[in-house]
Amino acid sequence: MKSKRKGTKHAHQPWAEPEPDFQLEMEPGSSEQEGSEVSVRLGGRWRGPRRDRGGTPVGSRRRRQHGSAKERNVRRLESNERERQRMHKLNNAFQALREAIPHVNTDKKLSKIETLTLAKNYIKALTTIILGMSGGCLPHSESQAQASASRLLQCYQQHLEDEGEESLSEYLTQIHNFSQGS
DNA sequence: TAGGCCATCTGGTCCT
DNA sequence: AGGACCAGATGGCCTA
Repeated sequence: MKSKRKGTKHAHQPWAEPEPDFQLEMEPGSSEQEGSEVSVRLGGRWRGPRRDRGGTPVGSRRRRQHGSAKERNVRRLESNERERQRMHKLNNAFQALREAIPHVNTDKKLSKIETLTLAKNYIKALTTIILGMSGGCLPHSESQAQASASRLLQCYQQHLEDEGEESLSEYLTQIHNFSQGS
């Protein structure tokens, strides 16, 4: 695997430079990111301008630096490695997802955003097919859609309990082949 | 050469 | 306290 390490970036290691025990953070309003305050809600958690539990913007307080520069250096390298491993796992999951969804242009690798979008559409298509095969009408309203979705989930879980995961994927493959053929 | 995509580093919060 | 998770920044690679 080719390495994509950044030479210049790697050379810059602020955590490796000698620092006093207390580092004075930037004054509020002096941040380079000022003006880019966008709050997002992800998984029930607000992601936005960083604040502590008391609501104080984190940029406006002093942060305690633990250990010597050498110790911080080691901790930083360790957490960089963990982060790399985490991203590798995430990429493996993306690869597995790519292989799970059918797409036309197989010589071009799907980007991450394309993978997610296609997967979403694929799930929707399968849901439609399954609902159609089970004799149910397609939902017209939001509540009907929710009812159908929960019914589908129940069937899915029941099938998992009864037959196991392998059998279910085989079942879905058959459905997919059936829909391709028709 | 600009723009899209990506890997990596970094420093913050959250969770166990 | 330490690891997981997250988002911003940065720079390399590739393609139109």
